[in-house]
Amino acid sequence: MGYAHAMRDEVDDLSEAWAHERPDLDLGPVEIFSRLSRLSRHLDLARRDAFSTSGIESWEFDVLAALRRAGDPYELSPGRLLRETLVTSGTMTNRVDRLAARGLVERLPDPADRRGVLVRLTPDGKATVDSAFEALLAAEREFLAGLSGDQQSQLTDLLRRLLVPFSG
Amino acid sequence: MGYAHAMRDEVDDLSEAWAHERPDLDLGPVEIFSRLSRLSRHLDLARRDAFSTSGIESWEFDVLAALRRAGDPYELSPGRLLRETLVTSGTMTNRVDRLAARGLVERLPDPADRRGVLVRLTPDGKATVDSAFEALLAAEREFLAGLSGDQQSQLTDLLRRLLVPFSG
DNA sequence: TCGGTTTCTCTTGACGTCAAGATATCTTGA
DNA sequence: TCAAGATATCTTGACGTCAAGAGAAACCGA
Repeated sequence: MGYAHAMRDEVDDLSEAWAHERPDLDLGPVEIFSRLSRLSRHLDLARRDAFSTSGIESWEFDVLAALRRAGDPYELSPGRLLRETLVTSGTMTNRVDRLAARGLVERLPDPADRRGVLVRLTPDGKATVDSAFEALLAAEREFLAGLSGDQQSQLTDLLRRLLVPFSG
Repeated sequence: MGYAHAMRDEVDDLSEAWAHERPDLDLGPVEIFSRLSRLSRHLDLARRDAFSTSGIESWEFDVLAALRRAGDPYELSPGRLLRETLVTSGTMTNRVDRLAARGLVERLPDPADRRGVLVRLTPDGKATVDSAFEALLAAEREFLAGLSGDQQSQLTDLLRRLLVPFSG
């Protein structure tokens, strides 16, 4: 356990370079947020990899997963979907078009609102997203190999503290 | 101190929904990586805000900061810049074009390699990136308001452990 | 010294996203 | 009942990125 003192990553180099150029600044935030950004990028690549085995792309998973989480009958409005996935309406129209063309979702008229549409997971879409989610979890578990169970809990707690102000 | 038990964020909802639909899966990784992704998105927005005060965009800062960190005379090759910022060569050509048009960098022939070019920060570019970096640090410090100094150190250490496998 | 390979930068074409706007429908209050 | 505003979805045009490849120059082993 430990060896923290011996570990060095790319951000240590970056931070050291900044410290040399701007010794007047406190670089504490950089140590955290540069790592967070870079991890997020690496994570995106790992996700892409994991999903390619299941034959889908990351954006497809984002939409399918939102529908899957909604539970039976696995349907949400485009508006709800774009709020869940943080994209604009034009993007969501395009995504649903392509997912429908692949047979992973279908568009239904909303019986309660004639302006509205419901996007529903097909059986094929459900099988696809379930298999992709399992592949994702496996890939993410590898990502976490360097952390003990305790450390994983600590990290979860610390990240939640940062995220809470944005939730609500 | 504490109150961790009382905190709840958007990922707790997401995770709960998954747990309801897939009680057979261990969702530990989701608790960490969904938060990491979302924090990264919020961070991007905060960066954009911070930079808009200095009159630049995030992608401009990324390039200018790499040059600034290089130290006097603040010049790097396009190839080095694209490796630092993780974009493709076509993208870097476009970025340097636009930064040069704004007078923040200039292109010089590389005296040591006639294929090559050096991108150098202008005095204007240096002043711009310095002011933007200070604004960024201020914004990031606010982001960290919910964490004690000890917690910030813990988080830095845990993130470094995750990042080390990708460095080197 | 010469030929093949590597390295460096820029160009091109396709694609996904966004912002703004159009259209259709619903809701609300007078 | 009706008009005004809100809401839901789709359409359009512009833009930045990427992947692939072209062209020029450098490197290196024979």
